[in-house]
Amino acid sequence: MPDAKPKKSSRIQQRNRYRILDAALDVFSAHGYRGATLDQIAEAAGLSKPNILYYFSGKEEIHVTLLSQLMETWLDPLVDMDASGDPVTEILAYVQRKLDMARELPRESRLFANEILQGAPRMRPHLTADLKPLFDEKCVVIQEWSDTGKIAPIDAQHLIFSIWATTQHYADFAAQIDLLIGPNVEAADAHLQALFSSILRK
Amino acid sequence: MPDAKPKKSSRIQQRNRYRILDAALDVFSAHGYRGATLDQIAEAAGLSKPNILYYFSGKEEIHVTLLSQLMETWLDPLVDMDASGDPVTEILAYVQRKLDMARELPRESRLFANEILQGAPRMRPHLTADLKPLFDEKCVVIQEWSDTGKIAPIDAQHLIFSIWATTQHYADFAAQIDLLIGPNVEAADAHLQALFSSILRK
DNA sequence: TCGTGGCTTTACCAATTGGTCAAAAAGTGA
DNA sequence: TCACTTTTTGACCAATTGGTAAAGCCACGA
Repeated sequence: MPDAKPKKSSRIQQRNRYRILDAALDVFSAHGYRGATLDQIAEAAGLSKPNILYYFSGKEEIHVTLLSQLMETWLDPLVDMDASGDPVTEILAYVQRKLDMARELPRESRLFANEILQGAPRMRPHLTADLKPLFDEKCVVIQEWSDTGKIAPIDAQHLIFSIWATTQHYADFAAQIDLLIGPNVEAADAHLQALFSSILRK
Repeated sequence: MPDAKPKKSSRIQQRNRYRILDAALDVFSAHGYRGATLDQIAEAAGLSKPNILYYFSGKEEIHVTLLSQLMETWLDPLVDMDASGDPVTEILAYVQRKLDMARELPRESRLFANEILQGAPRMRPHLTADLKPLFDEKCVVIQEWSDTGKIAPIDAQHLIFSIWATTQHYADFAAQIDLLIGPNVEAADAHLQALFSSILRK
């Protein structure tokens, strides 16, 4: 039995890897990949730089690890959209889940935005493997709802883009929004529900 | 007459400054501020690095110059929204102008997105001085349209955010969109017109 | 108590990067 | 053509940055 040693990583390993990834999420999401330095991550994590390189082989591995983890959580709300549920309810619930996620995980949203902005150099494989199939699948579902008259006629692909754009905007452009209307963004919920509700109803 | 010497910059100065800014727009919008290097900009501009520093005092000045120039063009479509025009027409025309701009100036859109994503460290003064007053002014206009029943009841601030988010999304997330549906995004026009049309009509 | 293996640190390195400087080259007007 | 200014360049520098090496530390089982 080669590769024997299923020995789980020790408690200290788990703790430190978690600390590093949490610190790295702060730094990467705030400054982008190139803008982040191992020293910043090390300081934020409360560890020395060589110590960080004991747990990860390099800066890139930390980044890739974060992106992989992110992809799972990121797709959850879309996965949950149920083809057998009530169309309008399902779509509006999806909008709400995405908005909640942007609010609860703004760092993840910005990490993702940074990566895509730069052309997704490190994430393209994940996108092709995970996001694309799911996107296509849900587009079919929505298009079917549209074709069978259960919602108003609509372009499913661009509808999803609009949902992504409007919800993630509150995390990615928070600096601008905060400057323009301050931190009180509760009205966003009602607004987005109204926006997408209005185009879905026949 | 102090500061005498209004001597316009020579033709060669204008040409080289333009080349540098154009190259820098490529590089900054693709890699972000920290990710861009003077060497990359120099090569893209076809000039040597010291030569670039003959025209600009440093990396930051190039970036700031780009952001200043950007701000003007960026606000134009919103400036053009006419308080005395037909409300629905005006708003839908604004959506279209923003979408056209995202398509024609994707580099500028990404430069802006990068800057805001990082918390607008170099742009906050411009935003406060130029964007905020214009935003507030147009919000009043839209809110008035809403209050007087010329369009459906709506939150003007979040409506503008949704317009920004959906239109700029096609430039900023182009890598993702291209991967999901390819480069054919003509359907975006009709979709966005329908989306915002539906929420504006009573 | 000792040794062993996992964890941490100190000291260091090579490459990259923003930027300088003085001298060469190229214009330019008289 | 010549003096003078503007533009360009090659050589160089200090700071930063990702990463390495090796020695030290520490917990724990025998």
